[in-house]
Amino acid sequence: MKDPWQKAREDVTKAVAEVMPRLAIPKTHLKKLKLANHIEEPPSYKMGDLACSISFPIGKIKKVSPRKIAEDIIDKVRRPRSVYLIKLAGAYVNFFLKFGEFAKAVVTEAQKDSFGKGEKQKDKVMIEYSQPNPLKAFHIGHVRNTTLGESLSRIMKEAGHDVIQANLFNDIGMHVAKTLWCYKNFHEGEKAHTNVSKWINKIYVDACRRLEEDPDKKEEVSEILKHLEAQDEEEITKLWKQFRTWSVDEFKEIYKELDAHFDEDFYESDLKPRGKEIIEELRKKKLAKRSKGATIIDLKKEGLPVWLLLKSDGTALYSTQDLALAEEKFKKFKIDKSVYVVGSEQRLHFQQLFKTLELMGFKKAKKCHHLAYSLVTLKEGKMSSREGTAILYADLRDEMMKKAMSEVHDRNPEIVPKVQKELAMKITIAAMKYSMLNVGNNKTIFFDWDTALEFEGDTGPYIQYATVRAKRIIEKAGKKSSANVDFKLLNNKDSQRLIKQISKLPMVIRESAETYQPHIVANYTYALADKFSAFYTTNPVIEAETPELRNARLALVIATYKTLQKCLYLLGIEEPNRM
RNA sequence: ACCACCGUAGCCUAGUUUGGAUAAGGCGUUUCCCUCCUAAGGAAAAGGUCGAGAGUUCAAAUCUCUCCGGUGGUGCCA
Repeated sequence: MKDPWQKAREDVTKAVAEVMPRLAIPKTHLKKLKLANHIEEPPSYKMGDLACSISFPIGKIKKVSPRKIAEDIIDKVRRPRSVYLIKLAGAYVNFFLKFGEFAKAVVTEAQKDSFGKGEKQKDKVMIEYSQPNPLKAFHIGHVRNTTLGESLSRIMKEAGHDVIQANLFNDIGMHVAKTLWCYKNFHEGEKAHTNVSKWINKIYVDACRRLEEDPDKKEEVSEILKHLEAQDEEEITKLWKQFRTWSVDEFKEIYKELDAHFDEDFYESDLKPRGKEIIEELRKKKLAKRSKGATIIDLKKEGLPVWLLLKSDGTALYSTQDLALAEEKFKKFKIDKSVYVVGSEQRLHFQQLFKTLELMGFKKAKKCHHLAYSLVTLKEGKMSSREGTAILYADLRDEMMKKAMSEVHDRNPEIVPKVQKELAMKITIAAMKYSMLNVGNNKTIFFDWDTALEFEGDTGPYIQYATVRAKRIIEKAGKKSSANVDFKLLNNKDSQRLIKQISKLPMVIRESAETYQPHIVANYTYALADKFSAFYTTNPVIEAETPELRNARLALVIATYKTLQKCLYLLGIEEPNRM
């Protein structure tokens, strides 16, 4: 009974399945008819709760009109106990659920904490996400990644998986060398005034500009990188550590604001030595080889282009660390599955990585999954941190906070500024995260300020608002227990649509986790908030016409509130006390 | 050149994995609704060659092929 919607589907499917043998369908065809796929939801609630379209293919096979088959099914079908009416509509067989019973099951289940929880899975999954570059700024692309990874982690846990949340700091590499080079030569002694990463980012942008103008200087940068990797120059190492600390500390502040949590932090600089060893082993096994001074692995036989493992000066690349990281993940943490939340521009990189792991004889290579998502781009085109055109998280947050603060101030002038600010922050983060979560992973998000500052309609604050309204109704109604609820009273359109929406949560969590698509939960949540908004405007709770009606509606509001709370949690969005 | 992803109302998006009934929302536009649990809300109207064409099918936004447009990637960036 944990999943009333699933149960209703199963009841109907079973009833139709029982009729099938009596329809004299040739056995060879019978197998091809996937009955479960023909049990669907009708386009309008007026047509029923579930529909069966199996008459079409059967009609085709038997060369009889589908209408005739549907009549036949209706004639022979045994009505499940959960259904009160079976109706013919064209060639469809439509089922109407006994709504009082369905409502009782849904509202009762939805009030439990276990509602939506999947069965405990045995597998251990590591989800790696965020992966910011210390010494570069945290921009809105990182926000999309972090939001996606955090939400996916929560959804997969809810679906029953054992999840380890992991982050990888790309704390070494060309971008770091460039920044340190530029600092040493042109900015020595300067300090950040307020925002450290913004200041560091400026130096990085300056470095890129200078190197563009004077490409000969790249030699100097390359030298710094070599020393960084070898850690053989105290002064450089010290400077690097200082910058890294500044940067990482600030990222951790951002994670607090974004409510993102990691069980494990990996650092590229720790992984590189082992990565180089692995590459050396690959060379000995003749899998990898030298080419034009660099070290490569030729994947042409596997249908993939050559993959570069080490640069000709011997310094490392992403590939170097990713080989070591895969080994570390599976061996040290004994995981069964590894999900990499990384931008879709790295699709080829991960194909090459997984294929190489396979060639190395790494048994769990097939258990690696690259969860690709598209970029956040500007109208003018791709953001570039090199050119300094990226929209930084801190700037976006500040701008949204201004708007949120003025709204909060207008609506809640009586509360103290400190609380106003906390509230505005919750709304800001909700709006930001939701806008990253309600679109499919493969969809490019075109960032524009007007949309970002929108708090109405299909947005995070709208969902928060509906949640707060539900909470307030419950508070004002007092803690009356809702025992002996007459669920048949919840018989109007808005109540029924709300109940049906609630009932789908377990299915939504399953699908979202299976396909790594948090936007399924996001869209579900919006629809839930939307149906609740319609419900509460037409169904007064506290001022209900009778105590029985009040009792029934209150139970539904409690169930809705619980469900909304759970959804907000799954999206990584906080619930405000008021709005 | 090759590979991948995207193309659904003026703008943005869901629906495509698993083909089914009148293509679903948001923003914007035009109307209404605050003596009644918070108007970040609700009700309604207008707005569509689902990029184009062909094919498969009883049935195509959904599957197949071709083409067009956009984005990203294709050995020393990350």
